[in-house]
Amino acid sequence: MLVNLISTRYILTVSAKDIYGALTQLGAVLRAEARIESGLQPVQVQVLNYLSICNRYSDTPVSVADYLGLTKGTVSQTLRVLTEAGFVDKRPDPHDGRVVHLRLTAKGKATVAGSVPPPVLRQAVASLSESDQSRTLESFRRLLGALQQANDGLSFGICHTCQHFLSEGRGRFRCGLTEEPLKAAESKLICREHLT
Amino acid sequence: MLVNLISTRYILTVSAKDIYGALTQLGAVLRAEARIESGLQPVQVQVLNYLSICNRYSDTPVSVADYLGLTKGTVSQTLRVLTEAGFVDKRPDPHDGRVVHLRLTAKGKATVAGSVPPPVLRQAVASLSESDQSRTLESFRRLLGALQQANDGLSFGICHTCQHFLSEGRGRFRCGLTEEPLKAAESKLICREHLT
DNA sequence: AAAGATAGTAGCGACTCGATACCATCTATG
DNA sequence: CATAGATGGTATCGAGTCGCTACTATCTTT
Repeated sequence: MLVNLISTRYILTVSAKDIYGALTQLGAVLRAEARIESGLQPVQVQVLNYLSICNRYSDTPVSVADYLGLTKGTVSQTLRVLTEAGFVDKRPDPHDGRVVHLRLTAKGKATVAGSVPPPVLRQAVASLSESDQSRTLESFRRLLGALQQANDGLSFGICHTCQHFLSEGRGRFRCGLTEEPLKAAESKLICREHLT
Repeated sequence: MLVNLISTRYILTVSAKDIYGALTQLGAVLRAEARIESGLQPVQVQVLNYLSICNRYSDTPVSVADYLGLTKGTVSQTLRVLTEAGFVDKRPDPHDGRVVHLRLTAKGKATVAGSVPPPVLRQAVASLSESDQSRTLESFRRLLGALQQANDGLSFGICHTCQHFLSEGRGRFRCGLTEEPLKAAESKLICREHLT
């Protein structure tokens, strides 16, 4: 492949720039695609996607802001638009008066199912070999992990890979942080409190 | 790692969505970082970065638009802002009256050198092992290639990996498409006419 | 009970972005 | 060699993003 044509020394010198370039292009294509596919703004699509993969501790405006690297003010506006357009609804937290929980409406769920990730990405991923697929995902996760560590951000990992995750046998799970029991389906979602 | 904890079947089912999520987060972190680092808009940084890695056949507004997946109208505005702020200047093409060539000013070059790719990415990349670095880059390129093919976009590959690239010995190179001679330094830049 | 942290919103200004419309120049086709 | 179409670029408009500052409400700590 391309990389083999260039000397190892050259690779080392430019790889951060190369990776940045590749990411820029990847992001650009996906952003444009998401917009066309759904008729929504890229950020709006990302918010809907996040709400489809986060657990009940992470379905709040601040979590969205942390996940997407935006300020809560910005996210608040985007959520207003999405709420008014009927993709999302809000309900107050019963235990904490400051907190609002976000939920996808039927319309929101349908949009996520139909256009996120953009079909062109599904197609591109499908065209890779099985081993390339998992290698790619692993590369992405590893880079993301390094980036989050350097940036001391939250990891938003999958619940059942968390330090707080407790398996109590017979298909019963519990979160050691909140002490609450967890359903099996919940344990596959991402959590803002995730501890690696 | 994470992927090994999950059954192969599960991976196959969700990988496109997982990859989309990872890309979303990666993009978000880098966008935010680029903004902070340079004081510019993320897109503006991407434009400056592109102009620092493209060859003389690709330093035009349409090329920028194609690379970033934006319309030429949008790019035209962004370029106006960057030009007024002194990061870029424009000069007409001597052979084609429609075409404008873009160049980074000294100020533009300094900005690119100082903040792109964002230091946090350089750091993250550096924290990976050598083999992880090239594996990551290869994964990105492969996915990008699949994406571009599915989207029939331009590849923007590196000049000396192009079908049109001709080596005439004694360090002399030529582009078979334009018939023009190429300097060694030029052959390391990306080109909008790149043919894989 | 007071001070501070946290969750969320409101308004402002700069900028992005696609869409449409438009002009200038180059290139094919007859 | 004229003219139709393709291509490169700009201008204008409206919806939306986005950080910023300022603000309220609620929870937590001390």
